[in-house]
Amino acid sequence: MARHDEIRAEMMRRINAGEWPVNRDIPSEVELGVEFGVARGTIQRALSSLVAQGLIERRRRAGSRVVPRTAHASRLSIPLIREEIEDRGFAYGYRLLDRAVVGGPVPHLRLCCLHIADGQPFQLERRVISLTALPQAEAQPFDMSGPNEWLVREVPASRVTTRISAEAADPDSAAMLALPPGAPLLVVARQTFLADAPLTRVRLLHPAESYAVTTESF
Amino acid sequence: MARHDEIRAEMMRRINAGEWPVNRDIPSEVELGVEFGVARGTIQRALSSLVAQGLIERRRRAGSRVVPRTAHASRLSIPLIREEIEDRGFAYGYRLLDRAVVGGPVPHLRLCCLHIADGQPFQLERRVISLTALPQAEAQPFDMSGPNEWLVREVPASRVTTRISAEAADPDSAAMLALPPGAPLLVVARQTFLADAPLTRVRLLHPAESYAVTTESF
DNA sequence: TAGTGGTCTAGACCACTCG
DNA sequence: GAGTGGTCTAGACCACTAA
Repeated sequence: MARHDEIRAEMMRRINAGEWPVNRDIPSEVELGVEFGVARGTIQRALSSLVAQGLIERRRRAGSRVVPRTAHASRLSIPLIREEIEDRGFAYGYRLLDRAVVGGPVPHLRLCCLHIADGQPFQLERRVISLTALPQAEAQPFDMSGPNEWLVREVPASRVTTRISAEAADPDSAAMLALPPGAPLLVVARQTFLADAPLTRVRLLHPAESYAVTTESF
Repeated sequence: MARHDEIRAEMMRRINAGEWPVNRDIPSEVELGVEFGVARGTIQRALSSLVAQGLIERRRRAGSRVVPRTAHASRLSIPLIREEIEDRGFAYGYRLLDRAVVGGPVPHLRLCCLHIADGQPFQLERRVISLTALPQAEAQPFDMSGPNEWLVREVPASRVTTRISAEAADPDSAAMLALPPGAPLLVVARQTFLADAPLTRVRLLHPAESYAVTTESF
């Protein structure tokens, strides 16, 4: 364990124990350096990671303060569906249900795919790929494997937005997922951009009982 | 903009543009330091933040590699419900529906609260608070404001796990949320620990159409 | 204006692991 | 054994802002 990690741990202990109360100034970098017997850079590193965790705020000249614990931020990771299924020990299956090129002013490729775990529908993927940004997508059949794997391999992305919500299954989607209409779905909607140009937009629909997004902090 | 930020931006550009292909070694810190005309520490700092973003992996002696874009990690933040509602321009309301102390080997406080936006049920909060870890919770009525605000003010946490899922509303919850039974709900389940001791566990139930969790990366 | 944090440097030592 | 990343230091300069 690095020294700055030990120092950060001790700082977190002080915050949690109330020795560094909320909204009160904590000692300056120089003072902390003397106390812990390390260079200022090491203190800076420990404090920076506390800032990244959202535990403290720092302003030049004004000093550092413990932030009230309003929101809590944590890391969210959504893996590839094939790995997700195989990690659970299920056999992965894939079917392309629909593929259409839509012309007009903003031509795009519309796909509807089903990802299957041990024969059970696991995820319905409704995707739109911009043919302006990714004309090479039109040449891909996507009949044997999902567009996600191709996109990951082929296309870099600079920005991704994700929205997680619940919905009642519309009759169409319900049929594809072998669920009764109105069944609850967990929906992950994602948009991907490269330098502000939209690349692809996808809605991933999961039967409620089979999927959840988890995250852990600190 | 700091030099290490510029360098990190340039590195991200190279990764996205494919100039640093996936699974190939990228130049060493020393080489990059020469190229960018900065000290090794500055390169180290830029590369470290790429590691934190999950874009590259580094191993001593083995060098640094661009990680295949399988999963994508981003920051998830779940705000306080009162702010969530007021940010949308709604009037916030609160009602305590149930409060019970449960004895036994692991005594705890069980709460059921309703958070209201403009008169409409917005979130049903089902919470359990450990009276072993937080005996002072028993003295709190929680009749005027939710336990979340008290916990945030009073109690530090060291670890938080979150699980987001969809569910069909059970008859009990449906009634409290003024929904038909079986209606789709977005459920955020959170557990909070202090040094591995469980503090509180909560299930936040939202009508599907009124709530979603969003996140943005990079 | 003085004190604080933000950054960068040049150098050093260590831990790891590949050949 | 040698080359890589991980860490720490002592010092420096700058940007910001409260007094």
